[in-house]
Amino acid sequence: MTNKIKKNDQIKADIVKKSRELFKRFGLNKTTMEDIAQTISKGKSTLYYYFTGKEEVFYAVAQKEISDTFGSIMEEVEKHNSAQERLRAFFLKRFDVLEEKLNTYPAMVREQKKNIEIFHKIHLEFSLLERNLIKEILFYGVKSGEFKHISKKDCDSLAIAASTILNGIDIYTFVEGNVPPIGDQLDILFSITMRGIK
Amino acid sequence: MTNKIKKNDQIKADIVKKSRELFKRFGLNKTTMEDIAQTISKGKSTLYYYFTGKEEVFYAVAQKEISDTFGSIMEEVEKHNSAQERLRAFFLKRFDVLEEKLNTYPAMVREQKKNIEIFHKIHLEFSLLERNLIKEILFYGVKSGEFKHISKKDCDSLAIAASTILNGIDIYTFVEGNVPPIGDQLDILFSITMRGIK
DNA sequence: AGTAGACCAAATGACAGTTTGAGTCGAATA
DNA sequence: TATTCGACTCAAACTGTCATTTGGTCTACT
Repeated sequence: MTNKIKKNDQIKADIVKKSRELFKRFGLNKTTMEDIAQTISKGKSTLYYYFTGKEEVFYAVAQKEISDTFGSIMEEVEKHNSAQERLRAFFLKRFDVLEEKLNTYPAMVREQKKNIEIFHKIHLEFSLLERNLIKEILFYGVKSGEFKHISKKDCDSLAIAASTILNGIDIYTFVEGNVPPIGDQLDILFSITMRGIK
Repeated sequence: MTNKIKKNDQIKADIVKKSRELFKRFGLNKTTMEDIAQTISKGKSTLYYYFTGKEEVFYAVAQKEISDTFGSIMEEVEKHNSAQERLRAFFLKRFDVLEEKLNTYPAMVREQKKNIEIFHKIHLEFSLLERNLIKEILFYGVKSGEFKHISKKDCDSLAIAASTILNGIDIYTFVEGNVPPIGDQLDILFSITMRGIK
């Protein structure tokens, strides 16, 4: 039983892994189910045994991408103890990751106009995770007495504001094809915000 | 002499005015030079006596739109005396205006993907004006001693950061077709920033 | 349970013919 | 000389058609 489930999951994971490579290289539209089937050395219809369709394969890949990415951000955040340093680490890593994704999926960026809805849905998922993380960090800072000038209630609003701004920056990045030149200003912006909430 | 120049300018202004109406209704692509010519009751080729082409007509319209819009923002800003209140007025008005434009030019929003380059160029012009205004307000606050925690040098970086963020929000707005739900958070965000720089 | 090959409908791409619309030019007007 | 216009050009956009591709289904084999 568990063996079979494991094998099933393994094949699924393999499909996801191989698909991810294809998506990186050729983007969503130009990667066909046939292509995917070939790289896993199976028939095309086999794919439909494991996934309901191309979109589900893509979602699976995206899910993995989201959890990997979010994981790497979390990892970076958890290296630090104070809320301030956590927040700082978050923003720095966040911008790094954005640039990295831009370079990893050039084909996707090019066709982003074609599949806006899908990208949206994916992005929204990430956005919610992120918003929650920001809220948690702020909350942690309030509880520990580190952030004296904001209340627990504010954390929510602030997290929404921050994630919305990041959202805008993400869209900017994918439309323009490059990360906005805000990196240099990040430090001063951050120190001002810190003085505002500490 | 002056008479002729005046008449010339008057006709140009008329073309711009009528074109603006057409652009509002039908967008850039679906408004033809023939359409414009008809509304000013002249032949199509007459338009080419006053403008080098459709794009120049559009730029003229956009210029007027920029100066009107920026003017209305300035007007709002100058109602207040302190740098803090000016900055606040700027952001509030800025979001108002964004939503207003979104509703005034629905056809443009729909075709925005088709003419990204042009919209870009226009937006960039506005962006520079805006960035300068922000810088001026900050500068004014530093000089008057109102903003104690930032230096003159910082004003530039901060203005860049702010206008980049607004930029992201603009693109978000036009891609999504609605102003991001950040309005409610604007107050708290603003008060934090204020505490950070005052 | 897992795989494959034949099959279908819908999307995609290529192509030819047609229309539209931006921009030019020389002549007419005043 | 300053404006205006009708007639023209030509490239891009649109239309309709046909062949190909491709996502997805079905049946049967092991």
